[in-house]
Order: sequence, then structure tokens, then C-alpha cells
Amino acid sequence: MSSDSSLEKGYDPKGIEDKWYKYWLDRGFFEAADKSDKQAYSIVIPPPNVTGVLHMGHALNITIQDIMCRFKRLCGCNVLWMPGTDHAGIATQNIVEKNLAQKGITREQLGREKFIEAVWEWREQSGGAIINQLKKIGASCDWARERFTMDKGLSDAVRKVFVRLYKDNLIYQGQYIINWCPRCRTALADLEVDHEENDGFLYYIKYPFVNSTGGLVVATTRPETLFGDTAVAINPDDERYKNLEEKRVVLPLTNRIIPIIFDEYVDTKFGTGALKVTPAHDPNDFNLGEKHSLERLKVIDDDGNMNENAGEYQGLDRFKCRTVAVEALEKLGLLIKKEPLKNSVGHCYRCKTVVEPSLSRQWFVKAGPLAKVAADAVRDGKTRIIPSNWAKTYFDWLDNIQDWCISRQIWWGHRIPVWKCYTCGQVMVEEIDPDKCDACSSSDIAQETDVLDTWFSSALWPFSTMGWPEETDLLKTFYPTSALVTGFDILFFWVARMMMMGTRFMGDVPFKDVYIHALVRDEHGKKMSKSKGNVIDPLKIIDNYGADAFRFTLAAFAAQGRDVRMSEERVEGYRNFVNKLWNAARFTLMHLKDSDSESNITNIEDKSYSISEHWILSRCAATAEAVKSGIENYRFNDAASAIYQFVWHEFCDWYLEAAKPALYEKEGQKRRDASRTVLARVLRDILVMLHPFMPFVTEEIWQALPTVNGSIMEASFPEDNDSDYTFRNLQVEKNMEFIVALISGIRNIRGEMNIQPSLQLNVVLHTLDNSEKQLITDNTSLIENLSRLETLNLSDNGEAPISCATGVVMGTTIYVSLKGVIDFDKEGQRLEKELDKVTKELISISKRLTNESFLDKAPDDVVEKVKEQQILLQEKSDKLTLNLNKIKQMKI
RNA sequence: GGGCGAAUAACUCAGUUGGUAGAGUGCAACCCUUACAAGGUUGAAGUCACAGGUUCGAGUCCUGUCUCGCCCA
Repeated sequence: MSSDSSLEKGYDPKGIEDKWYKYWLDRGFFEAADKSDKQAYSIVIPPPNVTGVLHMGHALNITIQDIMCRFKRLCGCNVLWMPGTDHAGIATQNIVEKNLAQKGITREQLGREKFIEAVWEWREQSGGAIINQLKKIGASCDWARERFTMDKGLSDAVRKVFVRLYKDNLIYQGQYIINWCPRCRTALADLEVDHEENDGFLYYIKYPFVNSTGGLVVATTRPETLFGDTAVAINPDDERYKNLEEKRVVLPLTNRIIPIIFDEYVDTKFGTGALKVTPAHDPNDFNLGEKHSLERLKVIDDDGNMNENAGEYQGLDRFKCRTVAVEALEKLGLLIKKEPLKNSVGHCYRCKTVVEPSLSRQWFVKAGPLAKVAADAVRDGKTRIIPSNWAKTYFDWLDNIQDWCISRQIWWGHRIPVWKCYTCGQVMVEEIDPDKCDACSSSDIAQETDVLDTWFSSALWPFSTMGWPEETDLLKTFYPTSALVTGFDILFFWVARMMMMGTRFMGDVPFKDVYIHALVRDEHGKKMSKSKGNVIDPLKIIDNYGADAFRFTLAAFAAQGRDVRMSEERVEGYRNFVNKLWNAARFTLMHLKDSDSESNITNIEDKSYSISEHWILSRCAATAEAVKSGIENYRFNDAASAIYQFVWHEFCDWYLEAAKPALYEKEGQKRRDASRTVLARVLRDILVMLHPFMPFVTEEIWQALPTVNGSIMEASFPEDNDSDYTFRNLQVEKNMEFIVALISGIRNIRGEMNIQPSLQLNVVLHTLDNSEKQLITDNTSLIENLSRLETLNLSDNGEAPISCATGVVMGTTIYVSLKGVIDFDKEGQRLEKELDKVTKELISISKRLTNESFLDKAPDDVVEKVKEQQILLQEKSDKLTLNLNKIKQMKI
């Protein structure tokens, strides 16, 4: 590999990413072992819809999981990252129906079987495109194990679960009010309805009394449902109706007579206090109807049109009917008034059609008992939700859970395994298709036509993908999974339901940790949506900036908040970081040779290692620790910024610059070899630390290193505690900080005094502190090189050059000789500014030290620290004052 | 209506048991110094939404107010 160890001047991700992705796949680095001595780590992917295209949300979700999986592999774990898609019943069926419609065919014309075939065909062709998009990001899933919720194995699991729940009386069929989408022509679960604020009207309609003139005025937002009214309800405490003698009213536009009922449920403050009751088309009215044994009269059919119960309005669309009915009421003088009202209206989450609450026979899961176990698992700490405040949301939902409507009147999905005998009425719920009735042996039986909610099968995902109900090695090794990573938008849809099913059928939680990450929004914090036109396509970003830069951006912004605001500008910033790394590697490789670039450091005590070498090794070890802890604690932004800071502002800005003289052999061969070794070692560690975030560029550089064999994926994450010598050394770090501060002090003078960068300066340093003296004498050439000095002298008596600019660092005063070029006014201003800053700090600190209650009550170590600060600040202030006075004298 | 969350530099955001505010971008000045101009050096910039309270001490804890966002009904 050494022959092509020179890299291009700028990093270009094109071509490189696909090359390494294929390389990893070919060598099976993503594959998990069913059985292994290694520690197991597992994640199941939140299965994206098979109809989906990659969006920012997926990108963040996948990136986080990939970071964790790659990190765990570097830590020596046997990692399973299980990929797959779900069959997205309604969404997929909608797409295929739309395609058929273009050819003028309806699914009914095609028939159920042929239609299902058409869906599978569609999936073969275009379905699963999203899987390839995940690969573009670099997702290291075990693709050989890819699963689909409609696969045979997963379908078997669905069937088994249904049958068991039914036999345990946790699934039942019943006639209830459900959410009906007239466009998709199916029932929806409560969760699948999006509530949106609509501008509507509140209509005041008079229902005449039967026996006397006058009538009750009801207020409603949905006058078209009046045909289904079977009562008018009034709160018994309502003063307005205390003397009401009438017991019945005439329903307008019909000849029906309906009763007046009394119930505390009615809100006296809303409208007139009289509520029309439509048990077949409103969930609350349904409950009221149950309580008062009211008739349930459906007036809207499955297509959203008025049915025969609406009399002459039959066949009208429900919204058209609203207009027409209101006009008719107006003519009859029964419309008292109409006022504008904002109200919340349910919409189908798939097609946005206004949902019709409708009485219907459906299958339900009795959720209460399952929910309790699922909630307790989190309460007992078997599963952690991170960040923990989401646990409250999780509990609120599970503790108030409604039964889950699981039947859908569509064709694409798992058909409900229930058979009915037409001869004797027997109901059979079986894992294996029956061919005759088990009661009367009649063969005149038929299967339920409904299919199950897609989320029903998704809820089994953590164990169905691992082979359940078989007792596979995979399950033994990897269940419960280590972590689930998902956005909060599917906390109820998916996480809660997996918890319910996992605890029920595996007897254990499906995951130990649930990490809830932010949602990605645009740069103004708005949800990305096609209609707003603010969608940023992740694939375009990858194309423009590379997957590594994109991933790092996502990680850096994945703070534990509510949302991540994405903009190209930020990706560009991290693209620059990738390039910086690239060039640091390029520089390093220029200096490494096969023979002498052994990166294992065994003789660190050797005198040929300078302070900057000890320092960078110490910082590198500290960074590895920070990155590790960041990833392990789901604080990806902390991990990302730790490595960013280290690579750019410690390794590149200071170490590489400090090492140059040694590398160019200006300090002898031993120093050159020492710096090469450290350089090689630190670059290697950087690459491994960065690999979870930036898999491609790190592999590309890794492969160019002269001494490594194989892939970076086989490397070990750097640890500082398993060698004979620990690199972490706080004293070295402190010493280096002093040197850095000195150099910065000199540079500051150069910058502020507008001295040409090319001009070499003469500097005198003075200090009474012996350790500072020692550090200065030991590192004279380092200071000279990084500050561009001609001479550096240590003055014993504090004798300063005649005309000079000054600075103070710790106990050391810096004199920069500026014979002939000094601008006294400017230097005076500079010192005054500095002195001003110090004085302000000193005042605030002295205030505290003269405050008796502070001295009395604050902990000793805090007081001690403040006292030390005061001494240091006072010294600095004295020195600055002295220097300032000198300047003033010279001016005169 | 119930709940959750946010407000910190011009912008986007960090800030983990309370000890006196950081980063990236942007901005200004200077610099083609042999890894990198996708770069380097230096610099300017914040009453931590508002009002109270607890405390020796509050961006951080408590209460209230305002603005904005999200979820549920």
C-alpha cells in the first residue's frame, strides 16, 4: 500500500464512498454471528415504509444507529443491526391503485388475488428503493438478514400472535364507532387520524316541540348529521331549561320525533346548551347513546355519501349535503343563525381526507392489560427511555389507552385468520387454514376479508425478524435488543406497541434503551414538507458534500432537544472539516515511511519526546474517552465536538506546527523518528475515533497508511488503560497550556500592533517563577518557531528592551522589542484595554472575598480557588500598570 | 381545554449535581508561511425573554407573566 500513499490535494468523496461500501460488503464486516463469545450488541432498524423515499428524518435516524453500531464493532462487540421495511398497507395499496387507475382499472375489476400479485410486482420493481438510499449514507446493516413485514416468517408470527391474543380474550370483534376514511374505504385506528384546525361554522338550528309552539335550538358544526339524530340532550342543571315541559321534538327535514334526554355530559357553556345526539356518527354521542339506549342510525355510507336514511338527500356527498340542508332549514325558518368557528377536524393520515366517525363492525385489541405491563417495564427500569422526559408522554398514553382497532378494509396486508361457517355459524380462529368447519364439518366456510393494521406486524418486529416463534440462536443472542433509536413521532404508533407485544410474547422487553432523537426541520424550524417546498434531499446533500460531512453534521446537531435545523451552510462547514482531516493525513503520510512509522510507542520516557508529543498523546487519550462516553450516553453532539476540537484545534493547529522542525530533521534523526512515531500513532487513533462518524474518508486514509493491514473496521477503539504507560498526563497538559499562552501572547502583540507576519521579532521574557523559567528554557525553540522570533531571551532582573510592547502570561512578562517601529499611542491603548478587563474581574472577585457570608458559607475549596484567582489577577494588574506607566513616560 | 418543550453573541445552537458564559458559521484586520485559501494569525461582539423568590452566589432551582413550537382531546 505504501506505493500510493500520497493523497490528492483536496478530498473528493465521489467514487470513494461506493468503493469502500462495496469493500465492506464483500468482506462481510456488517454481518452478525448467530452465536459468539463476543459481547452482543443489537439494534433493529425502525422499518421505513416500503413506499418511502429517504428524507432527513431517516438520515438522522440511520446515522445515529450507524455510529453506535460501528462504535460497538470497534469495541469488539458482536453487532447485529437488523434492517428491513414494513409493508405500509394503506399507503402501498393507494400507490398501486393509482397506477392501475392510469390504465383505467379498479382493484375490484382485478379481483383480490390478482391485485395482491400486482402489489408484489410493484414491490419487486420500485419498492425498497429506500434500502439503497440507506446504503448511500453508509448504513452498516446486516443486509443478508433484511426483513419485510409481509415475508413468510413474519407473517407466521403475525398469525400466531393474533390467534393467541384471541384465545386469551385480548382480541374481539365488535360494533363500535371508529374512524372511517371514505377515500381509502377503511377503518383507521385513533392514532392514524390527524386533527387539524378548520374554519367552520356553528349552526343554530331550531328543533320544534311536538305539542306546543316554539322549540329547542341546538348548535352544531355538522348539520348534515341531523338525519341520524336520535335525541336532543340537555344538562339537568341547566337553568335555561328548568321549566321545560316538552319531552320530545320534531327533527327538521324529516318527520321523525326524537326524545329530549338529560345528561351531565352536556356542556352548558357551549352553544345553546342543547346538544343534538347522533350515536352513529360521533364518538361522544355514541357513548351517550349507549348510556341512554338510543337508536343508532347511520346516515352516511362508506363512500361519504348520504344514504337512504337521509330521505331526499340520499346520494349527496356529505359536504354538499351540509350546504343543501342548511339552505332548506333557512327556507323553513329553522336556521336561527350561523357563526364562524374554528374547530378541530380529523383527517386520514395517509390521504388527508376528512375522516367520518362511523358505526362499524371491526376487530379490536383489548389494550389495557398489555399497556399496563408495557408501562410497568419502563417504571421498573427494565427499559430506559432517553431523554427521560419522554417517559411521561409514554405513560400518559399507555395509562389512558383506548382499545386498538386493528382491522382494515383493504387487501394488502395480513389477512385476519378468522373463518366463519355459513352452515352453523361457528367462528374459527386458527394458525393453519381450516378446510371445513370444526363444529359441523361443513366445507361452506369463508375467511374474514379484512386485513390487519400494518402496525400490528411492526409491533412484533424486534422478535419476528429474529425468527420467532422458532427459538433461534439469533433470539438467544440478541433479544432483548440493546437499543432502539427513533423519533418521538412514532412513540405511540410503534415503541409502545412493541413494548406491549414484546413483554407479552417474549416475556421480556424488546429493548433495554429507547433513544428518542429530534426531528429534522428546515433552517427556520419548520417541518419539511413537499407542499412548503422546503425539503432538503439528503441524497443531494451527499452528492454535493459527501456522506461523511453530512453524517458529521447530523451527529453534531443531534443534541437532545426537540428538533434539528438543517441547512446546507452547516454541512459545508463540516465538509471543510473532512478536508482538514484529509490534509492533515496528507501531511502525515508525507513523513511516514514503511520502516519507521511503527505507531506503537513503548519508550515514551525517552528524552527524544518533546512536551508537544507528550501533550498531544495526553489530549488524544482524553479525546478518545470523551468520544466513547459521548456515544455511550447518547450525547452525539458532545462526542462530535470533542473530536472536532481535538483534530482541528489541537492536532492541526498546535501539534503539527510544533512538530514540523523535528519532522524536517532540523533537530536530529532521533527527534525526527520520535515525532514520526507520535504522528503516526495519533493519526491512527483519530481515524478510529472518527470512523463511526465518517466511515468513508477514514477508511480511505487508513488504507493509505504504510503499516496497517486490512480495514479500519477491524481496528480497536483507542483506550488508554491497557498499556504499561498511560498517556494521559495533566501536568504535561498544564505545562503546554502555559507555552501555548505565551505564544498566543506574542502573536496577540504582533496582530494588534499590525506587525508584518514576515518580520522576525526579538523577545525577552521575565519571570520569578522557577517552573516557568524551566519551561521556557526547555522549550525555547518551540516558542521561537511558533511565534516567528529571531531571538528569545530570559531576563533575570526584568531589564526590558528600550522600546517594546508588553504582555503578561501567568507570572511571566513578555517584552517584544519594537525598536523604531513602536506606536506608543497604540500600545498604550492596547494595555489600557487589557488592564480594564483585568480590573473589572478583580473588582468582582474582591467583592466576593470581602463578603463575610461568602467566606463563611461557601465551601472551602471554592473560597480557596477565588483567593488564588485574586492573587493572580492582582499580579497581572500590577505588571500591566507598570508597563503602562513606562509607555506613558516614553511618550513624553 | 390538558400536557410537553424552547427562548443565551448578528445567525444556528451547546452549557450534566448552582461557583460568575462557550462552539460553529458570519463579521473586521492582516497573511499565497513548503498539509490545507474548503487555509492561517489576531480581534470585536452576550442585562443568558420579563418579573419576583430561594441562596453567600442563579443561564442553571422555585413561582408567575409574555412570545413561539409540538403532542393529545
